[in-house]
Amino acid sequence: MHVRISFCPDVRDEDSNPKQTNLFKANLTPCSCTRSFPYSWLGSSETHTQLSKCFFRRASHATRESHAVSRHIKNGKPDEAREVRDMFQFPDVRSFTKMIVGCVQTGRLDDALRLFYQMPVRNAICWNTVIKGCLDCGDLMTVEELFDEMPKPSVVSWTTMIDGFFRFGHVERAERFFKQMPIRDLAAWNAMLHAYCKNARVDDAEKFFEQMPSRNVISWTSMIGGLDQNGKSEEALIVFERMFKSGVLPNPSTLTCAFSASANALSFPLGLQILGHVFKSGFCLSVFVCASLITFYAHLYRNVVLCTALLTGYGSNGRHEDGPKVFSDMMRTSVLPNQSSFVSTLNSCCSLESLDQGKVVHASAIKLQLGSDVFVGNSLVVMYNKCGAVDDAVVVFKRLREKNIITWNATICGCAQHGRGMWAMELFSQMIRGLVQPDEITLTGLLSSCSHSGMLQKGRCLFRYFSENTLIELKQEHYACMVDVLGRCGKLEEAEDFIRNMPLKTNSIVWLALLSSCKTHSNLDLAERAANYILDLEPHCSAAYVLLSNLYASANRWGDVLRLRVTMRDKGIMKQPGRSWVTIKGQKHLFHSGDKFHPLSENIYWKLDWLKMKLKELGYVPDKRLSLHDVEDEQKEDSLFYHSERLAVAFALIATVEGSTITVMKNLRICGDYHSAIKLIAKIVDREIIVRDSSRFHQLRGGICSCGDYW
DNA sequence: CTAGGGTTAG
Repeated sequence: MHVRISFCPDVRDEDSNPKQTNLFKANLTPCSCTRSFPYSWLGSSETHTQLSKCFFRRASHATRESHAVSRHIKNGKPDEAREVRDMFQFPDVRSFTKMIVGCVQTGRLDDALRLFYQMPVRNAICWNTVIKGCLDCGDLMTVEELFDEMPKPSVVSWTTMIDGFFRFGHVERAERFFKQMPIRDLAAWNAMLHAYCKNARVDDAEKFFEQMPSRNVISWTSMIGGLDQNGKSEEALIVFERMFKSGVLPNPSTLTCAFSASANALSFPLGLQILGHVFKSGFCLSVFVCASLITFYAHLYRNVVLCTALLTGYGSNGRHEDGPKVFSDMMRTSVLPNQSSFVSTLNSCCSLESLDQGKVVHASAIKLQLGSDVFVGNSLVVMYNKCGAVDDAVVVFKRLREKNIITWNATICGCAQHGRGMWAMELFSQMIRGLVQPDEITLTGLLSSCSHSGMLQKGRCLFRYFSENTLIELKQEHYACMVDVLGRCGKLEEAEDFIRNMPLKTNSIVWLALLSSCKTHSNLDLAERAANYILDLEPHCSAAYVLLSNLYASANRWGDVLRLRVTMRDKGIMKQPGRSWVTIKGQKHLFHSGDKFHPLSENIYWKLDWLKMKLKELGYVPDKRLSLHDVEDEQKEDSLFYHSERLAVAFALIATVEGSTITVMKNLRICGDYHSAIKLIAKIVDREIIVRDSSRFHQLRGGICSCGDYW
């Protein structure tokens, strides 16, 4: 199909740079494919769509129509290609040029060139665009051909060529081009100047700089940056001062270079002067300026405050792996960490779940006599708890002379997570004796201790005590914890009554606690009721679907399982895939069910087979009921056997010293069958295995688990 | 907002 192109060479808008108007007019060059050409100039419709996207990325503001089409593309409308094609029935030089830029920016030089050659008419701008494009894609050959073909290269074309030659290291050719240019504007001079600097020809750059007929802020910035980058930072600073005297004001780029130069020249006073300019000019928001300012301080003013700021900054930006690095750097260079540095570093270790690194930091704290500081101590307690070392957390707690409510809460919550219910109760009575006022977090920790340790009476007493005798306002979480206490002990009816009688408006957390207990005690009727409440309040609660579906599965009601799965799929609710991980020497090793991507995969599966054999010898029979998949028995057993946590345990066994404790983390709740298996595994390999699942820690040793099979 | 010249450190 052919369309008629109504082509109107639009030269009016090209007057923005009046100097060049004539050149543009002279360069309008009708080409052979003149006024009619097939749709195929854009290739397949797929290419077409991609091109259009490039186009709109650059020019979504071009017209009202383009906005509309752009919206359609964003919304993934199926007929986007057609609409865009309609848009382009009458493309002009600008549209073509924009599309060429789009192609080049996404690295598709072929498409860019095809568009260029299929243009009905070309002006200087599109010639220059395509030349620049070839350069950006590294095709110098084509660049030279294009330049020779171009009817009348503009000063921009010449400058682009010069920049290109320099990029390929052809300094002499660039110099020749510069001399041959019919007109040389300031940008051309600047291009040469910058290129000399980039090619380590800083002496030539300096000579060239002195010869320049005029200089603007770009010239000065190039010179300052060039000197600094070539090891002449002192000279750079002199040039910076000269720039001021000549009345040229710095902009963010200049300041960035100047900061860098002051840092490299170790010139503190000058850096501060520049800082003054930054504040005066309001450029402090530029990321480049900020980055170079940080470098400046880091070079000259390396102290504990700065390093701690860095530690905190890494932590709050999720770059936890950098925390311990900065910390050890500080220790090595005798920038002694203070209380805040320790808190930040330990928080990072905590997020990394890296017990090894946490212990190193703890040792440093003791060395610097900060081991009994209350803030450092709190961070240590939290870190040890999170990394699965509750005993160490308690040791730290005991050694702290000064304790605050956070210390108590962190320790109690740690005990809860590790199923040390009695310890939590002991801590609470110490608190009361010591006249420490418990808060709402304390109560959460205590109730959760009761539920994880099966302490029904204690839980009831605590709840009553707190609702009658304290000023703490009971919240949903507390009610949910109490439901958990009752539910886990099998008091499901009592739990339901408790929910119905609670004075607050019930939310889904409370019902979810009950539903979870229904799963433990296989009470399908109540589970369905609870699930209905949850899904009324929160129709997209994936936890409710998964729990209910697991309940149906263990009751062999596969029809209901399927029905739930279909509903989930229709509502777009995703079940979180199970994953487990092991952190060794700060390195996190992640496993998904049955995956074979780990470098040690072969050894891991070998170890699994070995474990399987040993388990059989001990008379272990996999509990198929607990598998969630509707598959044949043998397969069921297999998929159970390759659950992510098994891979993680097998890996940890291979990757650590024999006899040492291994710690495995999992995002979901541990499955019952795995739990029985791992108790035996701990016995077989004679090691302590700690598993953290989504609700608590399990400490497995010699065939038994700290949870007492109750979780 | 159709094209060329400058910007941290790693």
